[in-house]
Amino acid sequence: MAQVEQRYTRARRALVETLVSAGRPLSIAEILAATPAITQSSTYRNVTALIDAGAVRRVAGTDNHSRFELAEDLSGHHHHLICQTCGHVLDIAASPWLERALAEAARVAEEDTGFSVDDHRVDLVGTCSQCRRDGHR
Amino acid sequence: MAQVEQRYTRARRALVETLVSAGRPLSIAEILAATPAITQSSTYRNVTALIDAGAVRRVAGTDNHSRFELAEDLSGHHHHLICQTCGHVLDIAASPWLERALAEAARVAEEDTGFSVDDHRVDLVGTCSQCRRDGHR
DNA sequence: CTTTCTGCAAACGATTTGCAGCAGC
DNA sequence: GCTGCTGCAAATCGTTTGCAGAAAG
Repeated sequence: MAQVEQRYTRARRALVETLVSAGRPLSIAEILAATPAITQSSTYRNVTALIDAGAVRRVAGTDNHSRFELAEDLSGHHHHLICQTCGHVLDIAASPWLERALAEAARVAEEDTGFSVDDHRVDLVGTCSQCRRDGHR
Repeated sequence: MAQVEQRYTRARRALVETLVSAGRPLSIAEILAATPAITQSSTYRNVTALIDAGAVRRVAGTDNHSRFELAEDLSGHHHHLICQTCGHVLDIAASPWLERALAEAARVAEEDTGFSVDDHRVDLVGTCSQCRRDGHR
């Protein structure tokens, strides 16, 4: 959390538009490929700035690269489907049934542990059709 | 996946015992603190060896440090409760109700995307009582 | 004995940061 | 014009690896 003293520059506009049109979490490499005019260090600084501003969220995958997506305020609540071979991440819709089960699990966890739970992440992990076709690895 | 040509040395025994007695995912720093006689590089090599052997699993948290826990073959299926302030991770039990909702979500995702789903991760994210007491950050 | 581990220090790769000039407001 | 952003290159930090000696079987 930090300053609201932020400027909505060309680079940041481009970053947000890239995330919007992707509709799935992108790695820094993917963002750079989509915005060739912006350098890597600025991209890192901009995701940080936009995370502080509440517009972007960092998501953890199975590989060592961070990925970034629009905050749920902007994109709506959803879960992820992750390929454990290539690391690609897709958004998937959350069913009300699943959400209810998660809310109940959160209630139980708060009661048992003293945590206050205010979010959840659900990742389905598997292999995308592409990687399955290429033979595992 | 790799060799079974592995020796069950003092260091590996200590690593497994540390994970067993913790009952929750530990970072490399935490493992090192619990096994002062083993160096950092050996610990990294040993978690890798034990992951290859199927005894240990790497888990992604909210911070940049990897954490490690016993494979579910040994510890049973469970989910995680993560403190977004200090990064600590606790194990929590999965309810049958939640598991059923997840299985259904996986079925739908496979149908929609062509992925084959073979695992899932559920993380409840919040703030532990300790961090709440200390005032956020 | 042979093969796999271990410790140490150097190497890596992703991410961060200091600095000087440019751009938003 | 003042303040925040950008590019560049150097620094940082978690993690990996090469090598020579120690330990497992």
